[in-house]
Amino acid sequence: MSKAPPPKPTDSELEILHVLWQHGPATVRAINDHLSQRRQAEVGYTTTLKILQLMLEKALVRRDDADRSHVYRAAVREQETQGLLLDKFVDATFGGSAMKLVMQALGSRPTSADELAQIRRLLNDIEIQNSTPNSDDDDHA
Amino acid sequence: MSKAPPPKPTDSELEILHVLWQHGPATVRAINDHLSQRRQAEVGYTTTLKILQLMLEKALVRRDDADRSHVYRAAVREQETQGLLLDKFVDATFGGSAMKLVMQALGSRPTSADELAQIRRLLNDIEIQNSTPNSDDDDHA
DNA sequence: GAGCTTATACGAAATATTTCGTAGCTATTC
DNA sequence: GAATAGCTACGAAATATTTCGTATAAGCTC
Repeated sequence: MSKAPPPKPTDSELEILHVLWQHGPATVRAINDHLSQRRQAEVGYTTTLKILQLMLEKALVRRDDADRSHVYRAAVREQETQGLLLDKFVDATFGGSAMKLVMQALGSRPTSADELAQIRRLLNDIEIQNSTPNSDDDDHA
Repeated sequence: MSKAPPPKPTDSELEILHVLWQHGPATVRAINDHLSQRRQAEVGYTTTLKILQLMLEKALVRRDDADRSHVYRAAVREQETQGLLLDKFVDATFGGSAMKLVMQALGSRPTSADELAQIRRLLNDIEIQNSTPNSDDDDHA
């Protein structure tokens, strides 16, 4: 066990991660431009820089400082991070019941037939996996 | 048009709301006891009191101060509050896609056959509602 | 009614997060 | 090589949240 899991990103950090996940490695300048677009207002350049520096300490990003303009890239995977945040959120908001959350998410918002079908497929997959005793499956979570 | 929606509760506030939703109206003392149990550590009495006072200002709770020990009760509904928080969370974490969230919630955690069945029932209900033009439905949110 | 217990109110310290100003370095341009 | 433009580092103000200490009042017991 050599890896300490990176901590839960804050809201701002998450926003930056979204940019990195979506567009790949980028300079502070580029990231800052994206952020300024996402929000309606201009974001201070040094603000973005500072957050990236903090994220570097937390090991949420890595950077290549070979060139004068450092290039940052996400050091955590999108799915894993979302899963981590989801866990916390389910605990805090739905008392740990992921079911409740799913019901709420599906029940209280419009969901297209297409999306419903997609979920059905997922349910089928899960049930198949559940019923299969477990062959030597190579694709661990 | 007369009601300004109560603001998003903070984590601590949400924890208190859970207690109130679960146990109904209660005194500060009782709420504090529940909180101390939920967490592993003792929570300062005045800490709980203070948060409740702030929640009162935000209209997240109401209180009956007829007796010396004031009795607090939730002023926001569990489902509505969870829905509100869910919206914010979906935006921040899944870029607004509730589908992604559901897939993640179902895909990356063990889900029992029973729960899966429950979701299927929900899907059926939703599809029926989608196809039904819309009768006079009496159960408004 | 003095003393103890239990309340509430309130200010403010402690902590976490976000934001930005300023200093200083490096490359480029003339 | 001086001026300029763009970059990083860093301290610290601004904001939000959590926590608690202290003052003070109300009720209870003897």
